[in-house]
Amino acid sequence: MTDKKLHIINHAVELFAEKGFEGTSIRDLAARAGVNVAMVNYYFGSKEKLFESLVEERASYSRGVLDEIANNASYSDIEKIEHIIDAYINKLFTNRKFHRVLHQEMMLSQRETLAQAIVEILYPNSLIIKGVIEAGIKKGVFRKCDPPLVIASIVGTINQVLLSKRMCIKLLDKEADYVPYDDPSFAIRLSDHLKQLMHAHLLTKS
Amino acid sequence: MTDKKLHIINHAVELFAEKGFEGTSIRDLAARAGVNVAMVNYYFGSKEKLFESLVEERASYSRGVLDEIANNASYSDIEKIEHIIDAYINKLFTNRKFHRVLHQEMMLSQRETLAQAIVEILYPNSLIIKGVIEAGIKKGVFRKCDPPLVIASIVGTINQVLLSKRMCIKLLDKEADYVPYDDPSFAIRLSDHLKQLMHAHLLTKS
DNA sequence: TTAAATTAATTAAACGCTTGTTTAATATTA
DNA sequence: TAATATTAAACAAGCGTTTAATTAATTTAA
Repeated sequence: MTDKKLHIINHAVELFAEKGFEGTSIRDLAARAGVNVAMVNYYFGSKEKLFESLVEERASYSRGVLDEIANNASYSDIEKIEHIIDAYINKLFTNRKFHRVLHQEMMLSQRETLAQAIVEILYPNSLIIKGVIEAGIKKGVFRKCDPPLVIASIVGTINQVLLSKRMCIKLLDKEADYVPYDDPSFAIRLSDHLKQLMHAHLLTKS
Repeated sequence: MTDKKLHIINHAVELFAEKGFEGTSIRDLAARAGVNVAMVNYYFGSKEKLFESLVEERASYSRGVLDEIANNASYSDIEKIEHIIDAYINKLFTNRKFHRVLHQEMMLSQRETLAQAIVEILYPNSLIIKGVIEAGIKKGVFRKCDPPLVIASIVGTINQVLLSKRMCIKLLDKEADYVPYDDPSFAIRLSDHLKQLMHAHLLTKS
């Protein structure tokens, strides 16, 4: 991927996150990126292919970290969950604009194949968490719970505060100019909450 | 609100949920609703005002039920939480297309005043839940937790399985033609999960 | 090393099409 | 008869995309 293509993609992520795919015009994007309107089609072929390139280029942001945690034998099962929570929060906060774009697209029923591709990007993360939970249940360390819905709770909680800044601020009772995603203490607060939630829900009383 | 306006709004909700606001053209909508393209502007003035009318008309779907539960003296605090979970699942499942439209709009940074209005629609629900949780903490019935994030977990879990059918199916490991929202047993499963989650998280060990 | 030849990058302008909206004529209802 | 509802057609503006001309960069050859 050339520098120029990356430059366009980086601005595209921002605009798509703000206005959505249909809501962003190529002229908007070209202006924001400081390039001629024709450059998008010159480099990517079409607006839709630009979007696909964007997803492809950024998709790799997810690999590796969760896997390492899940396979680290020195961690107990609950420690794995805790580290996964931290890694996931960190990952989503860092890539929150791209994450927003993925969710917008996943919610819609247009461009079916692309929506399917996005699910395939996000699903492996769920699968890793699922594996850890099921292993814990099997050993009797975790209570008998509903692994897919436990994942929904972890991911859903993060998404709930990540996807709508406005709602997040209102919920936390903060002033309008507060940016929760720039505040490290908020990430810690979220992490603490999720860890306590999972401790209480997963661990068998002993 | 006349029958004709409601007829148009009902079809608009469906299309907006599928394709988003920008992705839906008035010609699409007119065709789906079986009316002339000019009727939308005749009745609503503009596409954007149609959207506002839609939000206004459907916004009332949320009032009342949660309030009644929160104020019902015959319920214990944890019972209130349980009933709120059921009421909320029922409400969101029943109005899931409208709920999807709200979330799409809330994620974007266009039409700021409308996005703000949507937050004001959804926030009262959170406020009611918050009140119940804080009351429970004060009495010592509930553990000291983080009420705003507890709400994020409840609402976020439901949204996670509600807003992307594709992801939900993948997570549950179901076949592609499965429609979780038409399956009463799934609503029960989700309810059970959330109740167990909140039991474990909120209740003090005694 | 320099000049020509070739390829790549960039531009402003235009293309055809779709968009939301309006108009002016017609049909329906009160 | 007067107000309301409905229609097909047209409107200007914006859309994604293409074109053809120009500039910049790179390669080739002497």
